[in-house]
Amino acid sequence: MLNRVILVGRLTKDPELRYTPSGVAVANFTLAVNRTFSNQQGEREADFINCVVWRKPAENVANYLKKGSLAGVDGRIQTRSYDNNEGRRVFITEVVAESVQFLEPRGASQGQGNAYAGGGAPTGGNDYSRQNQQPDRQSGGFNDDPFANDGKPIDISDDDLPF
Amino acid sequence: MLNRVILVGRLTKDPELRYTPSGVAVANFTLAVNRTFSNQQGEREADFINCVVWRKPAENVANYLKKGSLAGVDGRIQTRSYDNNEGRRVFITEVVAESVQFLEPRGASQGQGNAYAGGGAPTGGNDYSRQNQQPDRQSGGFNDDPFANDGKPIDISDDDLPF
Amino acid sequence: MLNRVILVGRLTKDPELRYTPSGVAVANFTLAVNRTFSNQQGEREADFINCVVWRKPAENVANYLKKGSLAGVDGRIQTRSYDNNEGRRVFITEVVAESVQFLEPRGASQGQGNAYAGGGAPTGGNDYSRQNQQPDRQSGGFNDDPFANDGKPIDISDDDLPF
Amino acid sequence: MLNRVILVGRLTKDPELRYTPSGVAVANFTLAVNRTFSNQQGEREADFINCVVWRKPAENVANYLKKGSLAGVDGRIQTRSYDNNEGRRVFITEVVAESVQFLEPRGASQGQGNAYAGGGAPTGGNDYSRQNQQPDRQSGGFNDDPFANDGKPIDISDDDLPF
DNA sequence: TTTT
DNA sequence: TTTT
Repeated sequence: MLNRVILVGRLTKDPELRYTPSGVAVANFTLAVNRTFSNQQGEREADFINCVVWRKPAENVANYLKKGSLAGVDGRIQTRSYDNNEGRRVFITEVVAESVQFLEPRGASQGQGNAYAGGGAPTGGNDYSRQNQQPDRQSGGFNDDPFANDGKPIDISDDDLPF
Repeated sequence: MLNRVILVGRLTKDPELRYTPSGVAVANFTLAVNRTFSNQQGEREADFINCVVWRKPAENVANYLKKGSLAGVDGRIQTRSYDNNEGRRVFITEVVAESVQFLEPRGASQGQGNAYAGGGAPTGGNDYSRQNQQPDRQSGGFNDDPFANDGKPIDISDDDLPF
Repeated sequence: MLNRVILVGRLTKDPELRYTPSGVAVANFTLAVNRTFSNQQGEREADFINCVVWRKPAENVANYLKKGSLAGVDGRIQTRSYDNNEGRRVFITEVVAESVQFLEPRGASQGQGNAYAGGGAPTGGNDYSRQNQQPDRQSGGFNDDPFANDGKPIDISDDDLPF
Repeated sequence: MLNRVILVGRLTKDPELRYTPSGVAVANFTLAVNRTFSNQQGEREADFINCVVWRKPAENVANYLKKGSLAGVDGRIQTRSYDNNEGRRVFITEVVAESVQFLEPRGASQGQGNAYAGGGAPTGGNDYSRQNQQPDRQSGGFNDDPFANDGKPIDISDDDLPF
């Protein structure tokens, strides 16, 4: 059973980094991928694709990507469901990134490299001087959004980990 | 901006074939793609991925695939939203299949071939004797499901067509 | 830097399984992937794509696939070069399979499952009764072919291993 | 039969643009795709992958990409063979790009956009002011290389066109 | 024959 | 050197 997704697009917002109760890092972000064709009004639309990444690359994503960053994702489609606070079953389709590539060019602030789901920080002698950290990322407030983050460890059991 | 998805899995149900008011064929189906790893309970889960295919290959899909068929999809992820009957905005993430490959083996009932979004029936001398048509496919009844089909032409304007 | 290949096709011959001097399994096979379009003579041609797979999945490939088997490959393109016995530099472009999927259907002899480059035998309760082993696979004789196998451990240093 | 390749890498040289006798544009280029893992010497190697693109996107590639440009390719693997001038059969494995994406960032000289094999120039209001044309690209001289270009229309029959 |  |  093959399940492979490759995306190149731009982050719609800063990534959200959270930790499971047992301390595993998870980052969520959305990629805007411009379509290569125009609709009947002659406009180029975009797809907004939710992505998740786990562990070390989650932290790299949080450190090196921000709103507007160009990034590549190699991963797979995951579907899951949960019951929302109205007792309604919500179905989610998202991309689990196995690796994330930083495509901001040489001159840009981000540096360039790879976040690999297999673990380990980006290699290759790049100087990731962490100038892009977003220290303050809680979204706060009441929220129906399954991607929302209230600053506390999220209620994801390690059973949800895909490995 | 790259956006590419490749899937191999099995149809969870017979595909649903419909036509836009202007006569363009659309088929919807869901692929169950078994994961290649086990969860913490040692079970192999699956992802259930909604797919859409347009025009001639939609008709091929309806004719040659059915519940349980093994199929390959080459396409892209599409996101869209609509307001449901409670006035709530619903976000959809699905795969638009550009080509669908029929992977049922030689001995199986389906035949084997390719449905290409570019148009044209499967080629290659296969004898598609259409023994697998599902003539009666309306799901009927009240339904919140955006993929549901009441037998009438669906309310998709040609503006929704991605070409 | 993204590098991803997905193929579904049929083995042109039985796979060749060999071992490095330090005992790491490697299998080579060629996939015939029929094109989905016809040439100007109206014929459907095929691409013949050389694939390599390492370690446990190499052994799975050798055990469960044979000439004509339908298989899926998820991997990456690798290029390398070597000097042949005439002192000429030869450039090779091949696919390193990270996972190989066995697509022979339920009724077929092979069973069905996944060979994962990450290691581990196919899971999922399939009964791989190994009726398809090819115990005797040496190709023998003088040979210019880098994929040839004379039955002895091949002269691949572990330095060639991509991990 | 699935055959899909996605690459992101840098051009090793300026692309070579040629025309078939009947006037169809073809561009050849090589992408250096850095590997995401290190070898046993701790070095990051690269794969050098030959790509071909036809018609209008071939001209876009020639106009907007040059040595060092970051580009994405979505295409398929093609194998072919020809007899070289020593009467020896040479086998080629290369990537036929169906679309090429220009990933040089906003600030860079290239502009950004998409070259689509389906035809048509990059859309989206980008100002491609063509400041990057390479007017003088013949490689000249005697050459065994099937990618070489002597400035004359190349001897590719339209029969080689994959459509 | 290789790119940053 | 090619598979169904």
